[in-house]
Amino acid sequence: MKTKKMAKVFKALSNPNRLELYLQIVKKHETSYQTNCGCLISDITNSFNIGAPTISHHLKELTNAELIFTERNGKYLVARVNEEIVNEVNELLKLH
Amino acid sequence: MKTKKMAKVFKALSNPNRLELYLQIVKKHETSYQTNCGCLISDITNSFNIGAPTISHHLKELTNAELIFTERNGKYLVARVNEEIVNEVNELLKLH
DNA sequence: TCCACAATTCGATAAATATCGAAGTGATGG
DNA sequence: CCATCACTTCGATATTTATCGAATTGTGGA
Repeated sequence: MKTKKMAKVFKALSNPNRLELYLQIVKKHETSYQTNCGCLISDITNSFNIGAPTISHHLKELTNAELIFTERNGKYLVARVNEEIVNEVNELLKLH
Repeated sequence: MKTKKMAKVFKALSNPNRLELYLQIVKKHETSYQTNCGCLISDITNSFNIGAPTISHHLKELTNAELIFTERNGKYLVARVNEEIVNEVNELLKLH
């Protein structure tokens, strides 16, 4: 049961562009920790050389794997990391 | 550069059967830590309801992602976890 | 009200992948 | 040697997926 969910998380991170996207979201998430303002997707989109539809698709995959939450803020989209599931992944991969 | 390598690792873990296979190898790896005897694949194969060719394919993927090493021991195949790369993955996913 | 911008949806396509059965390889034990 | 066992290779297939361009939706500003 859990394995399937975790496999989905790994699949979400298995595409280089999507992984990079996720890492950017984490980075912004961390730098904006104080303000809790999350991460503007449009900022990120411009730094990737893939089209907006593809970004949108990748975000949906990350959301679907519950790695991130997204929220609309007027014109913009804001992404936040789901820390809980990331911790679960770390737990699964930890070697004892 | 590194992102690509890590994406490959995640891809290796993105299939439920393959993830389960990896986790079994880790488990055996840990229980046999003292003897350093690694993990016999044939033991695992029997507990999966997928064919041997598929197992073989999955092992190649795990090896290709450098998550495991395999080694022939006479008739049998032995698998070991590559702790180094697993630690790298954990480092990448760690939230600060 | 209309325009520009952010993002999504849609439809298409080329590439990758999981899985299978059949056949092949290579070691072990009789 | 020969049969068996563990595993691999091959060829095929159905499914998934990354990506694109075009069209669409929705928001805020002029």
